[in-house]
Amino acid sequence: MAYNHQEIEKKWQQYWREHKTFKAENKFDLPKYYVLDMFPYPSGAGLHVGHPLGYIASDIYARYKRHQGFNVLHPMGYDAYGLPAEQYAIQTGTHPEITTGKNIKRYRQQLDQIGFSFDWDREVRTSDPAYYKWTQWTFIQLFKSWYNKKTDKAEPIADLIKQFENTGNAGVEAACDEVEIFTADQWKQMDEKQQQEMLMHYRLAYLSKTMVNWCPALGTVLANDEVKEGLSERGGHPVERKLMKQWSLRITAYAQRLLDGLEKVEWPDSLKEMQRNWIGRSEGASLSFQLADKDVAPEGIEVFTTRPDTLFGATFMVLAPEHELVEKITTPEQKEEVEAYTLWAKNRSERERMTEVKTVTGKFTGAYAVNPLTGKNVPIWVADYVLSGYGTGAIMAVPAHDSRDFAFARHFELPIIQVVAADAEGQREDPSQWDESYDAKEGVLINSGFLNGLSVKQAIRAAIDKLEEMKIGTGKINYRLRDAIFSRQRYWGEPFPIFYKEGMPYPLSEDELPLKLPEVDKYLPTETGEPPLARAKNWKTKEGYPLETNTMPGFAGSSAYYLRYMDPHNNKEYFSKEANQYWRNVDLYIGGDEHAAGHLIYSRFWNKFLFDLGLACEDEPFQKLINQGKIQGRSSFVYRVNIEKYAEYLLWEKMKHLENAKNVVHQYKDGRRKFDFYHPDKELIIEIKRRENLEKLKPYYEDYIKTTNKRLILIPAADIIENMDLTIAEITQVLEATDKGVIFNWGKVRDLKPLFVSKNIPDREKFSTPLHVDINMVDNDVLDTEAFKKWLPEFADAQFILEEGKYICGHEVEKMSKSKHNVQNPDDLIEKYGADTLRLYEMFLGPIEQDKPWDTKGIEGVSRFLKKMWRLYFTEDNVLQVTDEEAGEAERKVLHKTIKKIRSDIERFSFNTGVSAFMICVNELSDLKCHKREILKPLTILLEPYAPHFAEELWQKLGHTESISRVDFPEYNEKYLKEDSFAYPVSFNGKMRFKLALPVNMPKEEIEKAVLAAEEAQRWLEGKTVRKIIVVPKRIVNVVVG
RNA sequence: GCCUGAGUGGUGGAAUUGGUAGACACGUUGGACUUAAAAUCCAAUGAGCAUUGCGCUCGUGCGGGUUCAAGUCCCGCCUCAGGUACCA
Repeated sequence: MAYNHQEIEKKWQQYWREHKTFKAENKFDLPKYYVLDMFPYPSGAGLHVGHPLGYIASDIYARYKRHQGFNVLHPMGYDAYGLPAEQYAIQTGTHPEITTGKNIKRYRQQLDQIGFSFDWDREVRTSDPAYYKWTQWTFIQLFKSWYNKKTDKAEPIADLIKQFENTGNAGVEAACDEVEIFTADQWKQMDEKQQQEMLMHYRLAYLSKTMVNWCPALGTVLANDEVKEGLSERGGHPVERKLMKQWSLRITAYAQRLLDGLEKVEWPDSLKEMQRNWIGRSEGASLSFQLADKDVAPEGIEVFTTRPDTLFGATFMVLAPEHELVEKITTPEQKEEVEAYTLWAKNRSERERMTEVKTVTGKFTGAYAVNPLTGKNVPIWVADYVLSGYGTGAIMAVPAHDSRDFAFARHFELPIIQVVAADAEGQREDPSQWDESYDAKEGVLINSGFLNGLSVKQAIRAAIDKLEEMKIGTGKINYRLRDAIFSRQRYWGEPFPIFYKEGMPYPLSEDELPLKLPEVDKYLPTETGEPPLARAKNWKTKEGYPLETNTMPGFAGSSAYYLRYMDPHNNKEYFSKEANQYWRNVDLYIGGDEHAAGHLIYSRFWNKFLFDLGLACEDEPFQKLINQGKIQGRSSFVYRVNIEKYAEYLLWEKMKHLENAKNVVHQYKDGRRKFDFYHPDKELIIEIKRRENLEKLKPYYEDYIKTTNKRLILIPAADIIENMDLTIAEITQVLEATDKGVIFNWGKVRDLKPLFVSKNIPDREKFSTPLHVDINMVDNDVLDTEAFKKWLPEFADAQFILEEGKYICGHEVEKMSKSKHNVQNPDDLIEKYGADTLRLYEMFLGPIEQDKPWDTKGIEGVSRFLKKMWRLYFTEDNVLQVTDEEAGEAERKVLHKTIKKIRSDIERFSFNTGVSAFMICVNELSDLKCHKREILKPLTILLEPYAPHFAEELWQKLGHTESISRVDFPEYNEKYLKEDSFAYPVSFNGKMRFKLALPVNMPKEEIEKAVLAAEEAQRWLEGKTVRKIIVVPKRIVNVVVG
């Protein structure tokens, strides 16, 4: 009995708490380091082993940085608003705050058990009024700001108003909705409401009627990143498009800066790429097509294209079904068809549209536009492959060079003109023979008037120049990114600090914040379909103006929490300037990549806005980011025997064995009827059934037999399984006899207990189905059959077909989930092995950024390692045996090699190899029987980031009275690592044959000689010529012979 | 379809710049200690061949290539995972 983890861990957790060991002071003279985890949503299920993975990694890094003298900010908090608590409230009436509070308590308990070095004094909760006051405050700032493209930043709306008053909006370059030009006088003549409406088109937080993702099941609107494949991310409910008046954030104003910022952060490439795709920048031109009949729509049709070079090949146009011109331009003859089509298209759900990507639909409007370069009339179609939300909702179709346009043209027999050819010869092909479009981004223009002979790149430039000259178009950059829909028709979220006066929204004054979430009688929409907040009594301002009833979405509170941690108790401002100047931004951020298109974009946007306001001093919030991989579950399976199939299988095997099989048809079919066996000579059908089915099916068989001359014997499955020989005898008897009809002996029917077959029993898959079994009853794939019987009442009298006396389970790697019975919660493991072992093991599993399956069986290895390390310090009787004797060369080499390795592994976030290095070190020190302070003291510090309780205890036992947490990290000394000789692997023609120890500083020529002279070399040299010798010092010798 | 990333023993994984493939650990097998079990310790453990010893051959998803030397670099595929999807 040596290392008592339970006692030690409790002791040090208490010490840290009492001494506030990990409190990060705003001590501005020390170098800072900010390590952050993505804060969790506290769900009711608590933590499973996957959650702490990233926290352990960041904790190791944070502790390592403290050892290097950094003032480390390593906070934790809770993303406390969320749908599950609200859904629970709807079902049970329990206030979400109560549920959330309970869950947070459990999370805290679990987190504390693992020994994280969080500064809990800085905890934030997004649902805490003291916190969301600043979420609301930021919203007001967004509301009061507009984006000036000239200065490329957000500016106060008050300044914009001044400009309107002085010069109107003509000179304003803003990221805004489409607005008409007005003069200063016109502005002044507008009434208050008109002015407010105009300003709404400019605000960064604005109210507008837009197409939103409406999820009827959740009763709320969702942002684009909350919708996955047409279903809600939470719950997987269908989502439909709906026009609604909603708050949005003008994140599109920041699209370019969000893209550019990616260049200067150290994030995984895949994540940056995901954000780039999400932002979706494309360069091209916007131009307008005039209608052939100008009177119908004098403004023409504006389109965006990335390929203005192909304009000569634009043979038709397509409008989205929602496009406002559709109704206007459709000719009377086409009206009926087009109306029917647009109605149909608008009512299709997102999901339908997605699953039917390949089907081509559309209608001709009857109208024509004029191709501005060719002057030819091109027909205007309406089709749902053009999206109203992207570009202008209208396109010029170039079927020869765009696959979708091509498919459309083929389907509706529209003309296809090739305008780009592969080579300079301008090779012409006949597009009518093509199977697909030629989507080339390189090539030479043909059939294109003044563009002929130019490369694609040159032609794009030339075409834009021409359009600008003709004043019908201009070069333009378009983004896929949409403004973020910010309203939720939900209770459990931040209330908007907004009230309405004559239908127009106004912000509350800042001294009225926080606007607290009111009590409601039910967490459901009102009878008239208004959000739950409409149920609150007196939900209005002091003056009696009604307050906004929507609440903010989940990402509101998480968008700037990292800033609040810098100064979490400040009730005068978001955070103080000094605190922000000092902590600046997050140096290391660890979390899952599921937030790539959500939180990680929103918070970058939010931060950039605060940067523009002069509040945040860094314009990128997260300097380095690591995505920790997911820990997948390792499910175990038992194989439940299908009694009928099994009996049938046994009987067939027996028949084959008795060589009766050739007389019998297995799985006999007569029309649509199927039978287990048929003996054609004797016209006997053999059917095997379970007890329940015997009764049910007997009349059915009798019916069948009546119409044929066949006989049928019904055999209870249990008979075969329990007494095969008797059954065979019975069948043989019936075969020889001449009984007619259905032969069946009721007297013998018995019940069979549930039966399970071990994994490697031959043909198991033929007669059994896998069933998830709780992984806690399985050890090393062996099922604890007694525990299994107790698991569920229906298995109480289960029986097993074993192999070598054991029941072996199958396994599969899947998502960790309750329903798969493969959830591993950390509490049990901590109880059994301790937090330090759990920490080491989670790191030991594999690279931090990789997904990996959880399997408890390896945990013994790290547990043994800690025990083995303990024995370097203590005797069998737990007496300290550390000596002050001077360490030998070998011991020093082990230590310094380990210091070097551990340092470099932590710095490159390779925590799994770090754990291996500790194991190697302890194995080697054990072999050397090393108990020397000179070695063990630095080793203790080295281990502290990984196994802090263990290290603290050893540190104290070594005679120290202060915590180990801020002791200098050991440095390695090259001089102990120097080797006099190196064992050269000697290869012949690239194959390693033997090793030869040679002095490190031996010159190449001498190494060659020594190798050729070596005894082991002779058999490889025999009868061969040495053609070349490659010597890489301290690496390898390769002899080329031939 | 497009964009990322990954494929190495029975398992998790290591090999950092092209230089001894399989570190470390689990599991398995054998042994020691023990009345017994647990714990601990020792040995073996990629596959195949040969086992009288030396050993030999193959081997990092598949097929080619570059190189004295390829898990690592290049070309072409296959499979899996994640993201995204009429984005003009």
